[in-house]
Amino acid sequence: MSQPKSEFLREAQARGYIHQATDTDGLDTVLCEKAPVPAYIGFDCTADSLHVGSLVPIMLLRLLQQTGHKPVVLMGGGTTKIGDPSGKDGQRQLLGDDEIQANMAGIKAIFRQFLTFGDGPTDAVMVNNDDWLRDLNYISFLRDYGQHFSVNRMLTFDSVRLRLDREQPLTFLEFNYMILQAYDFLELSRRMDCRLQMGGSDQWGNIVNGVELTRRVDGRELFGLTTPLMTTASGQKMGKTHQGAIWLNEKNLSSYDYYQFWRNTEDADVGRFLRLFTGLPIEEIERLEALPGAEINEAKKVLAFEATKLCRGEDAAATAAETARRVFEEHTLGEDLPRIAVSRDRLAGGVPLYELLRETGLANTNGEARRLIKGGGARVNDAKIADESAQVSAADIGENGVIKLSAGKKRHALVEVG
RNA sequence: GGAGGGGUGCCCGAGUGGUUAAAGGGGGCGGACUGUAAAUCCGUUGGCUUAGCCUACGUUGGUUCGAAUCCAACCCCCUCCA
Repeated sequence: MSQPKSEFLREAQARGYIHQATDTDGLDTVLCEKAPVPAYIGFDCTADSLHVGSLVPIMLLRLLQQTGHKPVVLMGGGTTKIGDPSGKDGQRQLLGDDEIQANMAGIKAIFRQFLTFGDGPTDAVMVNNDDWLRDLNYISFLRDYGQHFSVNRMLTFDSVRLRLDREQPLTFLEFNYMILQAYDFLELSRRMDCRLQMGGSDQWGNIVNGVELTRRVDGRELFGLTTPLMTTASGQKMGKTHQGAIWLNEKNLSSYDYYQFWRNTEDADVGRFLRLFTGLPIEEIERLEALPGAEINEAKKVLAFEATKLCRGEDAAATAAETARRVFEEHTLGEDLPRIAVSRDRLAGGVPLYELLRETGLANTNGEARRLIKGGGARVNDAKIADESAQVSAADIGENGVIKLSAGKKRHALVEVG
């Protein structure tokens, strides 16, 4: 692709957001000619939050808005009732309306951090495909659109082919998913002149279907663009860690943990992540990623701060950064550490360490806590405890009024009397 | 409807009457080494009131001193035939 003229494509390309696109030159022309071009990305409502796996598309919508276009967030309220077969071996559990509704509310809160919503020309809007899918009439839908889908062709798409190749079941219900997603694109093109659909690389087939359907039905040229699959430099899928997924919302993952996730980025990923997950200028990123040896840690701090700022706000990012600094550089306490309260009475009688480890979330079960102690990873006020049945009592309260518990070198929690 | 194959711990996958809470790998957690990195090495990885007890190999019953392993019925999945 030659150097794009539109700011959006130029930045997206420079920052590594683009994996594939249908007609880059055509899209470039459209983006230059018409001021705000509406573009959308669809999101499932299968959980009440999104995790970092969805962050690349979200950042792409953000970039779209910053370069003068209009982001459309499509909530898959309707398609979630069916389940996208892409990248899955088995049929998904189907969700009910109430659950989908609740999940949608949680996801909306996340988008408000990254995008500016409103009624202005470049303000983001959120739509729900249940609004137009719910009342579709089966016969008329088949007659109007079914003729444009070739089953022969559908069978060649990865989402379907992989299932069939692996001899995994694929129901007719799921097989219809791509038709409905294609129809979404047509619908958004008609409703709000949406010209571009973006998504993860696994959405390529679904996106292309929408482009083709609209060309056949309305004779209108639409565009598709996918983002690369995110893995770490060492080949791991991004976003999984000890406590599970890296959630974007505060309720599922504290800002401190979110900050730490980015702080612990592999060396080889720092530059790539700075481009994708922060809004810093490219020149600044080039300087940071070139830092030699251990100095790369400075770049990781910038990455962690900026990424946390975008997702959780500047205050949360500053607090998380300060907590991390105190914990790791001064070996003291930070206010962002998870904490629990234990009554003075209970503490007076002595409480088994393993119970406290579990209650603070440093271990999931008492057994796991015991193993942690046995394995030499548990500490009370920075002193290693090797006795599995050790008790913690009021005598362990430090001068700052709390007891510091640690699981390994990186995970800490505070117990306070209350 | 008929014939065959299969359902094992977070995932993959061994195991076909006893020392099997179940090989091996992945993933997770902890330790060593480091730079809060990667790679590597070591340990650990069902639960609990942890020298003991409880729950577990699709479900329910049965045989047996003893079953993930044998039998029966049922549920679900895959392949081929109709």
